Amino acid sequence: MWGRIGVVGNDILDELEWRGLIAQSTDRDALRRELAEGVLTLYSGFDPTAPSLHAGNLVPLLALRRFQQAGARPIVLAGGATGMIGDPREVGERSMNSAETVTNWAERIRGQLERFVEFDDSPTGALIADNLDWTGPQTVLEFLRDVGKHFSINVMLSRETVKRRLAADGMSYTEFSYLLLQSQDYLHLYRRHGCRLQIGGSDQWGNIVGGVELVRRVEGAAVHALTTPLVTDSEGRKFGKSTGGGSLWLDPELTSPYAWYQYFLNVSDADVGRYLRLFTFLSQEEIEELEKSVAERPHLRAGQRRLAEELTTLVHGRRHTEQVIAASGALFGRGDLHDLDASTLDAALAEVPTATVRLDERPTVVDLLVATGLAESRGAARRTVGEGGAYVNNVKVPDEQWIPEEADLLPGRWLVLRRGKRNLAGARVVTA
RNA sequence: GGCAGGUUGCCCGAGUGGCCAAAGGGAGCGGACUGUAAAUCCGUCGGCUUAGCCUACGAAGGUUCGAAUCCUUCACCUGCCA
Repeated sequence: MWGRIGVVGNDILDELEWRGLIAQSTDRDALRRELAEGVLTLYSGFDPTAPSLHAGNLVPLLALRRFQQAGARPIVLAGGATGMIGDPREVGERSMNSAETVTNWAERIRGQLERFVEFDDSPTGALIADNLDWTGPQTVLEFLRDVGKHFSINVMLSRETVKRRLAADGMSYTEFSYLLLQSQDYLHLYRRHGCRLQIGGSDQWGNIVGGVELVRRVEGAAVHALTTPLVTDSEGRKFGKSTGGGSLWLDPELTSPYAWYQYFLNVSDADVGRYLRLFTFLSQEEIEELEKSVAERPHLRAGQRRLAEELTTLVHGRRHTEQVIAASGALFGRGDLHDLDASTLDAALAEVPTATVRLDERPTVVDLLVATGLAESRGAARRTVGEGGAYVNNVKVPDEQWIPEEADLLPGRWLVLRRGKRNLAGARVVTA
């Protein structure tokens, strides 16, 4: 994948364009010229608002990588400071997280950020930073005099988000100040590293332009802004929100590689082409080929398979991907699971949630669903059984009193639990 | 500081003393159809040891046989006035 580093800097904007990765940008021609002139330094920031990045964060993050491959130098920024404040949302004040929480999350996110760009000694070697490093030591007076003075309240009040919030439930001074913090990051990175481009999700446009303005006022330099579109599915829903209500996290503890793979395998036909462009490094020809396949032979779902495979490899690595694909194949077919051997089952079930149960405690299907986490509560488990959505070893179990027997155990003393079409778990049966 | 309005389940939003675990919508979940797709239709959607019990309508008290609904205090939000 790293073989195409030779791409001429000039082409990167066209590349991003056809992939649908450019939502907005400042003077495109000027940016193009600067990219051609030499190694451009750019950055994107990621706030620790959760213990892990999610799939949506991947778009700007991978864009950094695309820039790097095209001969630019990326800076990945963890928002240890901005994460303490919270970017104003469309509606409702954020509840602040404790400093310890933010620090902990920033640490974890930093580890994830490091995996998507290359750190080396070359001119395009990536840098990693945390804005707490320069914001933390700053005094209030310094901040107000050096940064605040350059911002006009009039302009800030006219921002869409601010207007909306003021019209609805109001906004705290804390959140109102967020723009200044992020803007100062850009100024800092410009001064320290000569950073001339900031990218981010399109919801960040206002914040990014704030930084552009600040650099212009203070340093008299014209730096750039470019945003990637917020990914939504064909229904306009926010992307990555359909894994049992939760987000699609990069952290395998929060979203298992299996669940991650399954999510992308299930992307609708209407979205798969767009996602391939946004999330993979496949060439235009390869993607068009896959789109053609989806259009002509949709039941093969070649696009979805490739998308899921690419993304799982990118985030979880080759090995996990192979295991996840094998697990999907072994468990998903409606074939008789008794035919699988113990090692295949062991490997496959390693990819899904598991629990250990004892046969002598006579657990019912309901107990098994709860124990494996397939159901959130006994009530939910009963409902699932009642709705005909509970399966043991690929056989529907319509009775909530059902209890497994010795003969039901698969090789390796496993029971394969399933809720609905695609939520799988393993129960390992032990004897006392 | 004063006055007025507001705070309901994951989200939006009805509900002004019993018929309220709380209308309706959305999201989610399950089923049918199909291709582990979309659309559509059906069902479901606080918890439990489920003919019952527990928790819940910003928080804490109170009135009442009985409160999301009335009263008091507190917190927060919005608007107007100072």
